[in-house]
Amino acid sequence: MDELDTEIVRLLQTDARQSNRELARRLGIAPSTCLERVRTLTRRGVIRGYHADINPADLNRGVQALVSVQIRPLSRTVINTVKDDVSGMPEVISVFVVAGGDDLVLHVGVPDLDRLHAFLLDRLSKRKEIVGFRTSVIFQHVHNTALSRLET
Amino acid sequence: MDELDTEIVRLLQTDARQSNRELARRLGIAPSTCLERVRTLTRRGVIRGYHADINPADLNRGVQALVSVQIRPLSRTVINTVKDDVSGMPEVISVFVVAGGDDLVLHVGVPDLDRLHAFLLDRLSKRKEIVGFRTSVIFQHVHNTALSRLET
DNA sequence: AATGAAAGCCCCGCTAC
DNA sequence: GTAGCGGGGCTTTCATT
Repeated sequence: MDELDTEIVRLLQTDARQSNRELARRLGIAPSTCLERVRTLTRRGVIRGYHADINPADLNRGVQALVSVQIRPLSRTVINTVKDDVSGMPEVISVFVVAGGDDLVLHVGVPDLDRLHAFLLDRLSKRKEIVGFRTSVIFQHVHNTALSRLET
Repeated sequence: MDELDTEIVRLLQTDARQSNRELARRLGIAPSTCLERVRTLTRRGVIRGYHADINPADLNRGVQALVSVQIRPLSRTVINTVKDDVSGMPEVISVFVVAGGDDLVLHVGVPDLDRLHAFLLDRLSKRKEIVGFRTSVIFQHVHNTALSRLET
């Protein structure tokens, strides 16, 4: 990861669909060099994939929330089971396994508040390992789509 | 947003860099039709962009946390000011504006725990409007990168 | 590790249906 | 929405440095 690699990933974070030629032009290097760099970054696992950013409203996820979940008993297997279970639910956008007062934090997206209520009561409450949760409805979500590499 | 559009956005969420030809082949439609669909989806704001997914460790963000923040006074302008301020900090990956016991939830990523501590004390605590926060260190983060469209 | 040339493929506007 | 065509641009490989 030299400075050229850092710049490549920054540009690809901003626009993943720009052509290799365009990318090379912006970096001031030959397209073949650029292509080789990108392939190496992909092979090393630095670049994990390329994803379209879709407006949540158009996926019927106009209502989103963060749900902090408490789990008991607190064992590795129980946490993993619950995590795998909830991460497979269609309403769940992402799952954080955390330390602190909570054990999991779920980012969920649904069409309306009724569906949020139904998700909490019919899906989460059904699991005996989930002994409590707290829901924070999301008004806004701003995402940094061009993360810089921090100095160590 | 008919079923073809839904399938297009699903495929582009999974791999944003596949060619229009490849996309059309998978959908069983003509490339020209596919290109026109993608352009319309982009123009309508359904497709908001394309982003490379970079391994956080390679951006020196091996330590991540969710920070729940309380703000006072609770006015629109104060919340917006704090939100804009923190979303510009390099450590901040995303910011949720929420309802409930908390006012903001920050997803932050830093190289190590010392830097997390420094972020909390030197950056957050300096703001008088931030009257309290609670930090949950993240052990794992699983993301759903192919969100389906929910039925209404 | 980087380059430039060359072959092949893809994009995309155009046309007609 | 589909199909075919063609110019121009892009991708990718490879010999060379």
